[in-house]
Amino acid sequence: MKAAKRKPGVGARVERVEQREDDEARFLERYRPGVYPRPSVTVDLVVFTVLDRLLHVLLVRRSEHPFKGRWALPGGFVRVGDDRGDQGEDLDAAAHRELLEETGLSHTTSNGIFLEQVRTFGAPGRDPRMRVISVAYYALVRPTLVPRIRAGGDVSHAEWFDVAELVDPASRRAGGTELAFDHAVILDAALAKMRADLDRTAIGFELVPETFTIQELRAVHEAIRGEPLDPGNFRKRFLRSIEDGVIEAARGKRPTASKPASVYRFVRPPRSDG
Amino acid sequence: MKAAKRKPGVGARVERVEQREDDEARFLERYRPGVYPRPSVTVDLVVFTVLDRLLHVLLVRRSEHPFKGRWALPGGFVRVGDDRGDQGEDLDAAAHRELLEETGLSHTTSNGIFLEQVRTFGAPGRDPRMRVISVAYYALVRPTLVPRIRAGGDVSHAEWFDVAELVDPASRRAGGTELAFDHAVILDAALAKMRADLDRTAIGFELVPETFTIQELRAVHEAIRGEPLDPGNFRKRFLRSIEDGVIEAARGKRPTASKPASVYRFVRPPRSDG
DNA sequence: GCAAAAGTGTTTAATTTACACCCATGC
DNA sequence: GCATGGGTGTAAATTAAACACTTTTGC
Repeated sequence: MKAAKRKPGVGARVERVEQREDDEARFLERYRPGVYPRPSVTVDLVVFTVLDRLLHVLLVRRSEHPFKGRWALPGGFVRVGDDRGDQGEDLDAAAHRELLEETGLSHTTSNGIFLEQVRTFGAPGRDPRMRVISVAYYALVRPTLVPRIRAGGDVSHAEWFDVAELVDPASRRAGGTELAFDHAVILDAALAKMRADLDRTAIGFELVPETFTIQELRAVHEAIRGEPLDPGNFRKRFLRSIEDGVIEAARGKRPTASKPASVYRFVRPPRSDG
Repeated sequence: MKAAKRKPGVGARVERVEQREDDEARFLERYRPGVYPRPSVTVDLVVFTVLDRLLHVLLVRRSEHPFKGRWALPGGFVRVGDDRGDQGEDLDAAAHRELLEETGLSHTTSNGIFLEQVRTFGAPGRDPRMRVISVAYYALVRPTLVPRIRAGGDVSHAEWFDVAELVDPASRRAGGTELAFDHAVILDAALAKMRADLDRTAIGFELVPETFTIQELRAVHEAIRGEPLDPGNFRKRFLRSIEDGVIEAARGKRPTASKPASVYRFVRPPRSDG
């Protein structure tokens, strides 16, 4: 902070601000948090990927009560700290950490994974043990990383599930995959938000390798929307985004069952932080 | 629950489920929550209305440290209960309650007010006293209710602010309305979400009287988007939604400076609960 | 050569945008 | 009468949808 030369008006203003800050510092010094009950806060992750041209979600089998044996979304408690001094970790950081812990991915790898907040769920009784408020995120994991995912920590098993099957109420019951807690609701909300984000933002590129062909990108869009798209029209819409500087042609060709396809690269936006 | 006739397969299944539920009941009986630190959780409200054809937001002046004297979003703690037995109130309910407490509106009135969750903010240090995680909502208040709003509770004053001025960084500093905490960020997020919702959902009708003219509805859209709209085109887009059953013609005419205008009514959707 | 998918082009419909103009009313 | 805003119509521009066709490769 610059020490302002004391012009009369400005000086008065500065003194007032210093006064206020002094007051506040004294207040905080003496402040002791009350003993009102507080909720536990968790992050729950809806981790998506595309396998076999179908949208999949990562679930973990619960090894403990409640809902022991049921499939659930990975997640865990937000680190909070002790109020004074360190206040703990940010929500986004908690989501990243949980992703890392539950998938076994390395820190640098999991930090490159796209994460977006969905909504916060806090109905009383959603966890029978105690009041738990859960901030839901969805994550997009490139299929190339999937083989490196192993369930870690306190979950006995993690598995990818076809989202279409999981969301269909009939096969949900038949397959015995009724999710724990209110996780079916959270999954629905995450799916809706992700689909809405698909044609507003650039999230499609998060599910495709570093360089990709148009048809690979189209396969991702088809998996997310759950319906086929016209190859020609998709290509045109896509090529427009070259002019917008969103993507650029990359070197090389990708061999296919027929004619080799051109590959492209997503141009990461210059990190404006928002 | 129906007592199933005991076919062999089903019987085995039922026994297994009963076993699981017994286990879980015993587990919950014995369960004691750990002593890990928990955050405080609040709801913050971004209450919008349209006054003088301009979008306004309700702010309260803080009467206590921290940020004493600064303007802030109304809000308060979520009631949590004691874990066992009553777990407290839902997040939406907390938002409604705070709206009621901070505006002095009646219970029935404030229950008719549109509320939508924006996002949850939980960066460490956003409240210097302790770790506070805040679930942000935006609310839409019909201008007809505005005169009945009085600041209640522990705030010394509440006031409507022109959003355009408030968001503009220059006039924000000049006017001395730098908001407390991270409330400027929350306001921005709420504004963005509300604008996005405007042409996806029917929120426009929430800021207009029970019956309204097309131009009144257009004024609301113009206030939210911050730019004028073509009257003819807006009318056509609007009239299409009559065929969709979203609105219907109401009785009577509204006198204007010139030709009296037809009035319409928003047909509330049949409450599908979501 | 043939299948298969890449890549291009064309036609039509639907939607958006801009703007001209008539009409009923208060003053 | 005439200013004002309600209400209607039309033409151009843009975007979306449907689909035919040509090209290049592997086998």
